Amino acid sequence: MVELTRKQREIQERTREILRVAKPILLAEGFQALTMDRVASRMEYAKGTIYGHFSNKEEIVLALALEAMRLRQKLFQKAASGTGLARRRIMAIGLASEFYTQRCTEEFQVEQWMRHSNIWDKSSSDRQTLIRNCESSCMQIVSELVREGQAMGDLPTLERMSAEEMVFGLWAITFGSQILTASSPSLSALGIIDPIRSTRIHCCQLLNGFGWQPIHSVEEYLELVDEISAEYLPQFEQIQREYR
Amino acid sequence: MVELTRKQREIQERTREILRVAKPILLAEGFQALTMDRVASRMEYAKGTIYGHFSNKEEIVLALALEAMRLRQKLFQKAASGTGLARRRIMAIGLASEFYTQRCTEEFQVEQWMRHSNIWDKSSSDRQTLIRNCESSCMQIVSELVREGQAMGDLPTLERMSAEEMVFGLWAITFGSQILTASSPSLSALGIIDPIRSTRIHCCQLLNGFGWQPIHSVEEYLELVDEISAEYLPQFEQIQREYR
DNA sequence: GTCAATTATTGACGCTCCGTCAGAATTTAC
DNA sequence: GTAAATTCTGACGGAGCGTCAATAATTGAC
Repeated sequence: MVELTRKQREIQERTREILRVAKPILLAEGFQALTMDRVASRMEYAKGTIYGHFSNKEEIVLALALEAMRLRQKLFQKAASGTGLARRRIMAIGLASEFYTQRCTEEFQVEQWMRHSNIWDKSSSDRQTLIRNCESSCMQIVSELVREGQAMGDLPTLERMSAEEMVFGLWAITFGSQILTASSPSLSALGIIDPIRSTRIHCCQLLNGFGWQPIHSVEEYLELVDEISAEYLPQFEQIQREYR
Repeated sequence: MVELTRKQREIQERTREILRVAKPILLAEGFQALTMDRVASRMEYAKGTIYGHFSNKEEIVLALALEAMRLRQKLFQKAASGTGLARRRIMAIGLASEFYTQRCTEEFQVEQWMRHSNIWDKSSSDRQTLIRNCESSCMQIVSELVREGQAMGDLPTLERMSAEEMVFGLWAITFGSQILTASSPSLSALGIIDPIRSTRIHCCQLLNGFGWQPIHSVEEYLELVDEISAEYLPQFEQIQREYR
């Protein structure tokens, strides 16, 4: 387990190399342009060799997606481990998510490919499980903060409303906004000039709605977000650099 | 334009027939199972004939999606044209959206396929435009209600927050929840027992957050939603029947 | 009713990509 | 040095796409 022969290390390195080659093809030309023949010829290996690493091209996408989600997870962890009350840190997670979508565009895009049922369904369940675990781990980071808020008495425990259900709301609104922003090119033509600002406001209203103290007016909230953003941005950028 | 020869009518009818044949394949076995050869042989026509109607299989999916979205649009229109204040009717639209996802499962699923960039990008821009128009028309229905609420004085006009941006929030949360519900099979394992109820609550909190009078407590809101649901359900079902 | 022009239909064909596997090449173990 | 084990190769069969020359059906003028 610990010790690997030179050959084994070479093979492991090649797995990474395949991903390095595949990623730009996927991002620049889409999934259908990502062919095994093409990857093989770019790597100067035969197709069969590539199949030794990934049993189909969908697996490559999921492998890329897992890498991407690990980055997301790290950003979330950093945000959750910051200073201040739980509500402040949950706002930081919102910013982490924003950062991921805005500044880790490629990783965000890879995640989108992963969600395509075509691709998802053709992958091995092992890889699917890895991704699910990573996703639920991201969610748990947020749920923990919600529970912390409840424990501290800042957030009233609503009856018939679990921590997870609150997270679901935040998750849905962030996720929904991001997908809509990414997939509707003419959002500004529809009257939505600054979707990021809108999303921030909507999250604020959700948190206020839960009764999470201290309640902020939208204006206060937006200012506070900017402040928190200034605090975390360098850290997020650091994580992004380490990842590359 | 108005008068069609018998032949032209036959051809038009065949277009519909192709969609009738393609739909169950797409829904039951996915996009990759939807092959032109298969459609052709099921219809007992040659492949070339099918290509006379749709220049690739992606176009078939978009045609199906347009039909689906027209149904959604009708549901929205029905909800918007109901009785009561704008806020009540906007809640009805939420229910229309819920109905669409829950009870028009097939149409909802077709819409999901349409969003796959693989499929979207290979379709003609004409068809893309038709769909975009339908989508923005759905959105405008909601924006109108928001503006009505503002005009009536029930909904304060927040500065730097347009009607469309509010709609964006509602849209994002509904859309996000629905996608998450549809794509995360183990939502209940994550602690989200009743995503529909959660989504309703989140919408309530968003509306309250905007300051839309009358403000409802979550409990009141949920009761009211049930009441509105009872009123609209038969009408929605009627529309669904007419569509089939 | 005939026949030429027009329009519609056909399915074989060329192409691309997938995933496999028998055999060649290389590495390892002794 | 060599035999066994491992790794690598690329030709191959199969599936599906989209085309287009050939064939069939329809139309309408006489």
